[in-house]
Amino acid sequence: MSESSIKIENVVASTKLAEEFDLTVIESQFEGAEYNKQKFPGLVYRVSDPKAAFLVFTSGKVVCTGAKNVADVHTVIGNMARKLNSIGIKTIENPQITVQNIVASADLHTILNLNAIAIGLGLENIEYEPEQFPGLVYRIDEPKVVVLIFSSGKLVVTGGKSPEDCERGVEVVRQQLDNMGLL
Amino acid sequence: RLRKWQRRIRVSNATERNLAFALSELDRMASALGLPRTVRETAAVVYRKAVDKNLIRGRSIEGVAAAALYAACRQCSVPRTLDEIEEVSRVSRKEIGRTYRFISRELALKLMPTSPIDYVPRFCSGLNLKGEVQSKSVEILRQASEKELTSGRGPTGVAAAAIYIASILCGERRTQREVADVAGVTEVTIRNRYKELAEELDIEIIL
DNA sequence: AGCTTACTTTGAAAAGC
DNA sequence: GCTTTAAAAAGTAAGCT
Repeated sequence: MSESSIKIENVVASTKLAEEFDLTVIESQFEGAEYNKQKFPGLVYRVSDPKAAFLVFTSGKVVCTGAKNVADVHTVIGNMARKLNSIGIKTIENPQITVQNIVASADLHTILNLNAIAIGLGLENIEYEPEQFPGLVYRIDEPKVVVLIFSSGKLVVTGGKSPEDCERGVEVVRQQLDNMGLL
Repeated sequence: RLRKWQRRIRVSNATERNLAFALSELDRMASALGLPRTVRETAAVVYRKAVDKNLIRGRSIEGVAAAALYAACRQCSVPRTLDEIEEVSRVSRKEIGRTYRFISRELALKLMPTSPIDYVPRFCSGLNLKGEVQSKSVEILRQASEKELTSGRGPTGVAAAAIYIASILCGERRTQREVADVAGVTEVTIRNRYKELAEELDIEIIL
């Protein structure tokens, strides 16, 4: 049963660390922080222990992206809060962290015929334009995820809020392809 | 009352004026691409259906017209790439592609992805290659499809590679550069595709 | 002919144009 | 709709040696 493993590639989460932030102050105190209000309203800050990138807004809200798993999201946000405290900025104690999206990859270990899959899943349920992109786009309602299917058998699952959503998405695809005899 | 009638007339005028503009746009683009009358008519039908379903709301007439033409070319099996449509329209490729997806879904066009085979006649005539080479190209593409060498690859690139190989096998050799230019792909793409086709289909190319 | 860099697609949040 | 972030998939493209 180990072949059903998925690899989480990116986790996006949002939270609120304060009622408001003076991004100019943070930009001057945080090494490498980028802030161009006319370009984008958020301050960009990258960290490396667990690798991640932050988008910090004047409203006190924060977006964390690039983490490799959900636990890392909590770790880096906690580190971020301490970093803010260290330069004299107060932060909310137990911030509510919401995972907004998870990107994962998987492998069915079989060469796939995307034209056959397009017909099998129904042309009205998929998008496949090899002139534009090599992957077939399949949107699933339950779990609500989007799966990119490649001729190599590799998959990308995105849109899920939990690792389970991604795993179930892969299983739905595997089972539907298997039922159609396309595996 | 009278006012209501004036309003209807005004709306009617605007609607007719917009339709006339859209049809002239379709004609202009189709002419620039040298498309036959049947394709223009098909595009006009697609455009009218889009109007009847109010799909123009929030979209530009030019964008829907370009998307309708792109769809019509595919329905008629004489595909043009989004890049080719973009060249004769004044809308971006991104906008044309987005609008195409929208009307394709709303009008339930159910179009299969473009087949490399549909590009063969046009590319071959652009290279002055005869029917024999076209037949050979199609034969190669059928085998390629059976051996799963076309999934996920750009239809124009695969078609170009098949034509390149066929031209050599038929003693009417065209260079990678010549084929690349008519197909709108790079020589690198032709090289990658033809190496894969030659190897997997056991075709020996003597240069 | 390679190698490197980069763009295509998918998803979601943030604040503002 | 756009702007910005991150990351994977595979194909195609462009620049440089």
